[in-house]
Formats: sequence, structure tokens, C-alpha cells
Amino acid sequence: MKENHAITIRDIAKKAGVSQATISKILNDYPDVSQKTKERVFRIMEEAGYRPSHSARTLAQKTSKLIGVVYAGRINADFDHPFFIEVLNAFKRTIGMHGYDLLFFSDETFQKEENFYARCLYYKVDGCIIIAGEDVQQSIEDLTKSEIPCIGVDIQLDGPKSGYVMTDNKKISQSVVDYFYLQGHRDIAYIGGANESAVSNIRLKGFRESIHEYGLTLRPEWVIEGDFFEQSGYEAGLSLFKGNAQKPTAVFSSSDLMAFGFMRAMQELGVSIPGDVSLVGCDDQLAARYVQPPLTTVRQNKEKIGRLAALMLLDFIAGRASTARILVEPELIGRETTASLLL
Amino acid sequence: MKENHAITIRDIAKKAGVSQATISKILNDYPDVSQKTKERVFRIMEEAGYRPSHSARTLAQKTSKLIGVVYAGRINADFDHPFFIEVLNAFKRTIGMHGYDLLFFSDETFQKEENFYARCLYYKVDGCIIIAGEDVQQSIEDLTKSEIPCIGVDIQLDGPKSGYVMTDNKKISQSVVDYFYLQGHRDIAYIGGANESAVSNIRLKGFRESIHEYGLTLRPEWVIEGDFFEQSGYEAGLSLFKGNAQKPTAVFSSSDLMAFGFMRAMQELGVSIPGDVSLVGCDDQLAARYVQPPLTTVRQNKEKIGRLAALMLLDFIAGRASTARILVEPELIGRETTASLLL
DNA sequence: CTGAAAGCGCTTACAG
DNA sequence: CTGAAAGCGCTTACAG
Repeated sequence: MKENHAITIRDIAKKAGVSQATISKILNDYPDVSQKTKERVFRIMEEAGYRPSHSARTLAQKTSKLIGVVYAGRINADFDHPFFIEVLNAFKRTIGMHGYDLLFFSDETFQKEENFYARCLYYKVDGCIIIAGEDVQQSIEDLTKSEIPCIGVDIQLDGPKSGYVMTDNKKISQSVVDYFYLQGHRDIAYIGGANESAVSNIRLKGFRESIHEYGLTLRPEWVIEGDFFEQSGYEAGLSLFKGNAQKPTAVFSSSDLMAFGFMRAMQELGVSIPGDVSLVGCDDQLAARYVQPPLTTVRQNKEKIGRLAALMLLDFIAGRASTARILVEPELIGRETTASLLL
Repeated sequence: MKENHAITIRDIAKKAGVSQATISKILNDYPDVSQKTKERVFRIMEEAGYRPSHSARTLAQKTSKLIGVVYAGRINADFDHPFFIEVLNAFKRTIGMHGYDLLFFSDETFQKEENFYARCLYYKVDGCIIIAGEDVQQSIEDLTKSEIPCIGVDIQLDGPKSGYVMTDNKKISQSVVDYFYLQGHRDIAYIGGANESAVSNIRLKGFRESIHEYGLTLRPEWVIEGDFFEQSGYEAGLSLFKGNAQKPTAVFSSSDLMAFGFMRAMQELGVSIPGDVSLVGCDDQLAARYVQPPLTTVRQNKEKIGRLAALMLLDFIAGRASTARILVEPELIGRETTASLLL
């Protein structure tokens, strides 16, 4: 019972009077070990307080049962992005059921030139989940092009063993335009997210297309570029409603935060929501339920995205699939910032 | 350049015409290697695309440069608890600057009887951060009592190499009672969190003590037990304001979510906030700024808690300290759900 | 400043 | 059903 030397498979083998190989087989659920030996060995391991070693196992097996979590891109790049969190949460649960743990790579910025691919090799991760922020850096390129299975969330990966899952962002805009149209709105403005964001650009494109499909015209000054945060929505509101120019009757803000800012601007200007202008946000953050009036918004199915990401990655790892591109349906949540013009 | 066999230290040694030991020393920044050799070796590693192996290194060194993240307890036990996220975020940044990566243990529930301590030994983590939820399970006991350095957040750990950092929860209640008192409130009610939560109990105790210190009386029916979530705040509001019993002029809700629920109840009952009753929440969630009226609440310094946790854990690991108990000051954020009775 | 050798704790063919 | 032996890729005294 000397404590300075970890108890190894060797010690157990000796005590049980069998070979190391047998112990290893028992540990790895090989079928060809007699039940009797198995039970004896388990008892001995228990008594001795045996603990296997991940590093020894990984070194020998060349697989770590670890999934790397990579957050690509700038800003929001932290854990506190609510979308990121919820997706990852569902991902973790699913992947955990299959015996994998999650390895978070600390921000590269603090490391000397190391790239993600190198770190994946270093840890021998079995796969990676890559979640996109804005302005995705070049350094993840190596990773996605490699033989390491990768699943992207909100980022279109296409390497030999990678795929992605994201909300159908085009449909987000379409559903909002549909919704507004059915309420009688014809003058619809758009407040966009940061244009380094791929997702943001898809939404804008979808918006333009929908407007066209309905044969509506889109004034250039009704497409405003924000940055997803509150202040930019406030400023967008001012620029849309302050002057004497024609005003839209409906506004789609591609984030809830910007919608909150827009509401603040309207309040200052004495413009009533939804009396004078209807507003739809995007994200369905908790606060969307509590603003006054409660915000109509579009919700992404984060739980589903996370679960799908996990399942797809597991398929890549198992070789059951080598690629997949999945779009998940968004859902419009009607609340009280929108009103029909048709009554 | 055969791709099926990883390039090892051996290959590099051979190409450079030196021993493996020398390569290892270079990799580990030993001082006693000639600059010339160093440069040559680095060039060769670069050309060959050499990648070190974490498992081999960990096996030999018995230290992994990994920090385990353990979420103890039930519910909220997920990533989406906003407090958890922000603390962890600051923690990760700090720890990352010191070359550590984070290992998240997938929920035990899905594993067969494995406890956290076993997993820490398995991965040979250098330390752990343990974040408390409610109803902390026995299984982390082994871990905190062990020789593995542990830092607790919102949970009082005391093992040979552990400590904790949390907000001074007693002071949260004190500061709220002070604030109410100075505004002229004498009839103050309290909506508590789940009573399996240690933090929640400290807050309640602090509340009772403060009330006593001011010589005020606390009616038993003015202390209501909630569960931190919205609905329980709503119900607390109803039970406080529906009957004919005497009503408090001020309410401290120990979570923002419950405060939102309370506001909903008041709205239904036609009770004005802050006209008829003042309200203070706790957490300063994003939504607190957007409810109508904006919620006065108490903010924890999550950034500081996370940074301190990281620094303390690093000290434990380095042997510069073996224990520490730190309480961080809360901050009351005055907004518009509170009004003075003295004017 | 450099190297030979043993060892870290497992797994994997292979033989029996 | 079981075992002997080599190997995974590094580090660590120790000797020179």
C-alpha cells in the first residue's frame, strides 16, 4: 500500500496471478476472459484502489476519447454568448453518453503561435466541435482540412471529415418577411449584424430575396448595418426614424439586443411599438420576454443543433459518415411588438 | 515523410544527429543546451512537422497541465447558468495564460459509478475548479479531501489543498436591508432560493440578522421559500399581496428571475412598483435592465471571482499556498423598482 | 554541453 | 481462455 507509486495494471496482475494482458482485456471488455477470472480481478482492483491512466492508454491506443472544443473567431468568443452555451450544453450531454469528455482550448492569443490543429494532435482528440464567432481566423483552416473529424456550428466546414449544422438562416429572414407581409406591412427595414459574420450575411441575403419575391421595393437606407449589440440597434432606430424621410412600418432586427436598442430609440422619439412600427428580433434571449412590450422574435433550436452536432460527429469518428450538412428550422415566436395593419 | 507513423522525438534526434535527451531538453527549455544545437533542432522540427504528444509527456512527467472543471450538484448544473458561465470565462482566460487547458467532465449520471476523484486521477489533472449548484452530491467529497488542488466557487471546500472564493452572500442581504432602511422601509419581505442551496441559506441568515440589527420585526409569512425560478417568484408575490394580511413595503428577491415573476404578480394584482412596493432582485441578469421598470438588483463580481479562483488554484498547484478563503464584495445596482418613503 | 538507458502504464499482435 | 514481449513517445537521473 505504498502511496507514492501509483497502483498499476502490473500490480493487479501480480496479485491476481495472471498476466498484464489479461487485466487489459478485462478493462477493455474483451469477450474472451473467463467470468471467474474477471470477477476475481475486479475484486482485487477494488481492494487495491486501482485507477487506470488516461495517458498510458492514449499513448498505446492512439485515441483519447476526448473532443476538442474550438471557438473560432473574434468577440463573443467567450462562453457567455447564449447561443454558444446552449448548443454546447446539448452537445456535451449527448457526447457524454458515449463516453467522451470535452477539452476546451484556452484562447490561442496567449499561446505562442500554436494553432488549433497542432493542439488537436498534441492531445490526440478524436474529434472537434468548432463554433463560429465573427471574423473566423485562418488558423482553423488546417484543422478542418485535416483528417480529424470536425463538426461546425454556424460555420460551413468542408474538409474530408467534416460537416456542419446550423439554423436555416435564410429561412429566418423569409419567415419574418412572410409574417410582416401577412400583417399588411409593405415597408420593411432591416438591421443587420456584423458583416464579418457569415450567418449575418446569409440573413441579409435571405431578406433581400424575400422582399423581391413579394415584389416589394427595398430602400437602400432601410438596410442598416449593426454589430449585434444594443447600442447599434439604438443608433439604427435613430437613423431610421429621426429625419423626415419615409419611415418603415416594420423592422426586422437580426438580434434581440439590437431590437432592445431600437425600442429604446423609439421610446425617446415617442414612436409607439407596435402602434407606429412593428418589430421582430432574433435569438429569443431571456430578456425578450421581459421587455415592454414583449418582443416578437425568432428562436433557433439550440438543443437540436447541439444534439445533431454530437451525433454527426460521432458518426464521423466511427466512420459511418464522412460529411453532412444540416439546416435546422427556425421558429418565429409571436409576442407583442408586432401588429397587423389590416384590421 | 510517411504519414502513418507520427514523427517522434527519435526521428528528430536522428536527423539532427543528437540524442533524444537533448531534444527533450530543448522542448522543455532546459538551459544547458548550446544555442547552435537549439536552432538547428528547431529548424528540423519545423521541416519535419514534428508534433509533441501530450500523453507521452503526461505519462513520463505525471502532470498533465490540465484543469478539471466540475459542476457539483443538481439543476442549473448546466452551462447555461449565467453566473457559472461568466465566472468560468474569467477563470479560463487567466488559467490559459499559464498554459493550462480545461477539461470538462461530462455528467456523471451517464457514467457507471465513476466519481470525480477517479476521473481526476485518470486524467492526472493538476487541479480542479468545483462550481456549486444545489444539493451538492457526496461524490465530490473524495475529490476535495484528496491531495489534488481544488478551488471551490460558491462552495466551501476544506481539504488539505483546497479553498474557495465566493461573493460575501451575507453582505448581499445586509446591503439590501441597509438600502431599504435608508429609504424608510420598515416592512421588508424576503423571497429565498432553493433551501438545498448553501448560498441561499447564507443569504437568508444574513437577511434575518440585518433585520434584527435594525430592531425590525420579521413576520414569518414574509419569508417565502422559492426555487430561484420565475414561477416561484410569481407565487410568492401572490401569497404576499393577495389576502387581507398586512403587506410589506419592500421585497428582496434573492434572484432576478423570481423578481420578474413577482413583478408579473403585482401587475395582475394592480400593485404598483415602486409606488406600492419596492423590489430588489439579485444577479443582475441582462433582462434586469430591460424589464419595466428596470430592476434594482445586486451584482456579483463574476470576473473577479473567476480570476481569483484561477490565481488561487495556481498557487495551490505551485505549492505557494495550500488554502484560502476569499469573500468578494457584492454591489447593489440602483434602478427603478425602488423608491424612498421619506419624501 | 551531450548521451545511453531505464521507465512512465498501458495495449496489441502473436503464440499457445 | 491466457501470457511473453515489444511498443506507444516522451522524461529523468546519471555518467561523462
